[in-house]
Amino acid sequence: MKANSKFKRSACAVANTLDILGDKWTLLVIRDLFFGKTTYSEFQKSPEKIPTNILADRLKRLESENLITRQSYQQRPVRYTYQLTDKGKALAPVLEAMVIWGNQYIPGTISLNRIKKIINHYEQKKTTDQKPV
Amino acid sequence: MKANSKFKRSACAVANTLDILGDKWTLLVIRDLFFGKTTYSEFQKSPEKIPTNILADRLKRLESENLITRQSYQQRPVRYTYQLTDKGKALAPVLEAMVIWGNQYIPGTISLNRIKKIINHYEQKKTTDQKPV
DNA sequence: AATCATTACTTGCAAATTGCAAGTTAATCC
DNA sequence: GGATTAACTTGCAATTTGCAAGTAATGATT
Repeated sequence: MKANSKFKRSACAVANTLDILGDKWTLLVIRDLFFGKTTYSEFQKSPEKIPTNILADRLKRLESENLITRQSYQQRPVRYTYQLTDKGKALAPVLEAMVIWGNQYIPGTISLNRIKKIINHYEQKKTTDQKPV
Repeated sequence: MKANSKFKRSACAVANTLDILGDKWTLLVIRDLFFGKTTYSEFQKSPEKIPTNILADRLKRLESENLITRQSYQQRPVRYTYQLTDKGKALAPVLEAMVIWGNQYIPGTISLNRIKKIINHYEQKKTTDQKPV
């Protein structure tokens, strides 16, 4: 375990931000939190199919960086929800900038609203009447 | 080599953007390009001290993704400069959002202007009169 | 002329991280 | 009582990273 080590590569804000969320998965979990997902199993159902050990690791790191909090929402058996802190919510402009850039320069990418619909669609395995996405 | 593979984890703009720049180094190279650095050795001199094999790899990837172009600026011996394309320059809002977030939430990080001064300071090993950063 | 320095890399290899599959624990549903 | 769900953990192979050293081409220095 080396997460939350206070060593800085430099004083640059970009470098330090990348030390927290510079990988392929962290911002996707944060995206899901913005979309209203709160539980471990909900994160797993997203279309990118994050590996379960990576998800567990990222949730721990995000918590240790105070980007999210973990709360149990029931006992017997104990189950948890995750929520963005103010620090986590403040990442909205970063995500927005990425979406705008992706939509403009990567063919085949779609807007956040459409993604949100698709993600919710993935969620609703149990409902009977599904509208096409 | 698997760079530039067209496989998409999902249609989400965030996921696809992260497939291009979701690591600890790529955006630092792009930051340096925004600061006016153009050559391999200049990138190496930045305070984060990117490993040379990683730098070579990232420059290749950035070129294959059309975020930068490579041009030789002299023969005998042949030397190269790298420059941002429009697609690369369009990442400015992503960097800006990261800087704002970092400055607000990570203690000890400094503004882009101050970083730029420090980076230029690192550059000028050869000049005689150095002002304190 | 030989050595030193610079630029732009490549190569080798150990260490760390990732990704896939399977297993675990606890409790509820049918 | 067997299946299912939630929230993880564990094992392990494959990939990626990071450090150090090496290389090629050329110009500058002693």
